[in-house]
Amino acid sequence: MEPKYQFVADALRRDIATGLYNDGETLLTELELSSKYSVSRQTIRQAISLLEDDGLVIRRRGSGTYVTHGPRKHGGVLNVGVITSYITDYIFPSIVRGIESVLSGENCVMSLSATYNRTDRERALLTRMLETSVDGLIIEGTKTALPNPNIALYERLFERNIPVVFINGYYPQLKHNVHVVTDDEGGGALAAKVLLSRGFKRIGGIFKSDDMQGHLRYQGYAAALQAAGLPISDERVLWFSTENKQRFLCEETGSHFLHHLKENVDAIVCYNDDIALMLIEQLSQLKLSVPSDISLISFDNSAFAGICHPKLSTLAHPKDAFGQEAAEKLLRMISGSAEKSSCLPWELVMRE
Amino acid sequence: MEPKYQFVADALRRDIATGLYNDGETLLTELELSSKYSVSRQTIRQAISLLEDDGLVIRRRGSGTYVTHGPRKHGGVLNVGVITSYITDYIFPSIVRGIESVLSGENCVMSLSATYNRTDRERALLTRMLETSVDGLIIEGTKTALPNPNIALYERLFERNIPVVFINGYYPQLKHNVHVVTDDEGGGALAAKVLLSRGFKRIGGIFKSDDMQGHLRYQGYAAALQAAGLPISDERVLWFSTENKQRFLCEETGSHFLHHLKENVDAIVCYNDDIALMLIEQLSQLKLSVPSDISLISFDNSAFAGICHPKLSTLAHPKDAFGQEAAEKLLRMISGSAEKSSCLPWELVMRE
DNA sequence: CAAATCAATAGGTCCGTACCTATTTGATGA
DNA sequence: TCATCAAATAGGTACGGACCTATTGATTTG
Repeated sequence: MEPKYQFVADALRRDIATGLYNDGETLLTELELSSKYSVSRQTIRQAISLLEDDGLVIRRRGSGTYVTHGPRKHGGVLNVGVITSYITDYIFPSIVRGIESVLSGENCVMSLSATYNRTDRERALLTRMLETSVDGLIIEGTKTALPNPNIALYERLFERNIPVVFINGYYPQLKHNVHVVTDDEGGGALAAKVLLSRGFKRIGGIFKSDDMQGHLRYQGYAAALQAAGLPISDERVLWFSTENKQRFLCEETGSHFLHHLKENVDAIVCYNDDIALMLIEQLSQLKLSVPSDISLISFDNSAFAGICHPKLSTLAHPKDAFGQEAAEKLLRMISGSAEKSSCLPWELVMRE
Repeated sequence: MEPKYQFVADALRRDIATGLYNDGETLLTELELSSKYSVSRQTIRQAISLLEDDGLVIRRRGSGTYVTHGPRKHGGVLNVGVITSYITDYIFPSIVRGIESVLSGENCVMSLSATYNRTDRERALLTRMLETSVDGLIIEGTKTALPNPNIALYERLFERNIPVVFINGYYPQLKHNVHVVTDDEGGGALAAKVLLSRGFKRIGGIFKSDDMQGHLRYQGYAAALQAAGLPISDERVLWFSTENKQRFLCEETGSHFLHHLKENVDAIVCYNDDIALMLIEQLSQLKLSVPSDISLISFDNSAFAGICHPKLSTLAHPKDAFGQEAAEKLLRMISGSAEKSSCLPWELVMRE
């Protein structure tokens, strides 16, 4: 059975969340609450302590207990957390730079962390964020295409009215999921159409199975093929995940895919530049060359895409602008604005 | 007057810090403490609650209250905070990559933040770290050559036995200041000696006034000149700070320095590559060219040093290795090892 | 009208008691 | 020897009372 102080705390929490107390209004006094809930004043104090720990209220002796749902709790400095899958790799430095360029101008401190796309690290980081009085979060969802064990932690964030902006991937099952994403479905379709317009008919794809970007890009790819009246063959599609990314091309399924590539496929939509590079590497071992034997198109336009050999044709991720958009949206949400999600378009960069 | 529960909490905190309770030993029971300090059990409980909030102890019903001073509080994941002056600029991405390469292998989550070399942000970040149960910190000191208003916060970290590794700059007034730094004094001397060996006699310098690196580099520079039997002229030395870095060369003192450069100085030791680049820019406006009119040597070997024009001669900062050293040291400290500070040498990179 | 004063109010500290529940431990018995 | 059970132990919840102190607003006073 739930202890009384828990019950009272939850009731108060609910009242605060439903906006019963506007602005910096004061709570009922301890004595009033004591009689309202028919418990002793000590029990009420214990309940309010919980809210205080969560940063929901502050108590002022002689004055009252005030509801705080406003930012800037730490001497006028805003606390913002940023959680992405990686920090120093791939396109993430650019995204972070975009976020930082916005936040550093405001009176903000930013805390940056990486999940490495692991839910256990996501859990540790969310727990840590819940311990602190953070004013807002920018989060890249972890394995958004799989059931997520940390949904309850996200809900606790929302209970505390902490604004969260998701980037790249989000959790559709959440009530609040303001996000800034790229148009992955449209991008998948665009990539396929580019290859179709070059006259290719047998178009394969490599997609990521554990995040929503992979699913959506596949969806767009499949829709574009269907729209062109072409069949979708499972043999032309290869799926990989975070865990087997480094070696899926060498495992049996991947190896089979590679060895029958020439018979099945003329062109491939690659999940991202990283995968495209790995694929080129493997193809060269099979004496297949890009683009003469197989054509590729990929996503992200990472730093390597323009300097590797051959240079990759790729859909360019907005990167800096993407981070800025997310940061600006978060700042507006912290200021109380109700924000809609953004979906940024890809830009086609044709190379070899 | 201090409330009793505060007094008791402080006493217990002291006992824990002095190692009275080894390992995961249990505290005296609440009733025993109650009689020991002659206060009621409720007051003892209030005191222990404070320790619990600080993560110093955990209570287990039916068993006892255990002293926890051990890491891995969050489901086996280590929490490490990294606080540097900048993240995405200059040599910091390299340092961060070095740190990350070590920590990501361990079962760690890392939280990365920037102070922009401002003590108010340092304060906000330290406060936030104190709120969380962080297992260790890597911190670049903020304005280490000036009195620091956040010393008390550092002492609170040490009271909780949270290991801290300082990088680049530290606070000498602190009891604990394990640090990983470059040999700034030796570097200053080396830079001056390189110029001396080229036959220059009138060697100037530009140094940072608000961090210890600037003071030490100046000290080495001055010592090298004295050792060579040369006078140290204040007119050949220019100081700048975080705040006026962007414009100190344009302000009156800097402008005066520049306009009388040719009469006073043959060569200059620059605080870092950034400053060297700014200086070259200003010199070119005065129709002075590097290295034909003035020779420069600087510090850090940042990414720009090798690709700007003219390419800079510079003392190379160990960067990646530096970050790795700091991270490895921190991990050892978290495991209970008593670590000494490290002072890494500079490597001379002669260019134009 | 402004300053000083006072009383009511609200939270903060402290105590003692009572009873609940998880853990530990040692005695008991199969 | 091992499983079981019960008592002792330690923290958890809850109450009521007493008094302290900062805040606030109304009242009095100059």
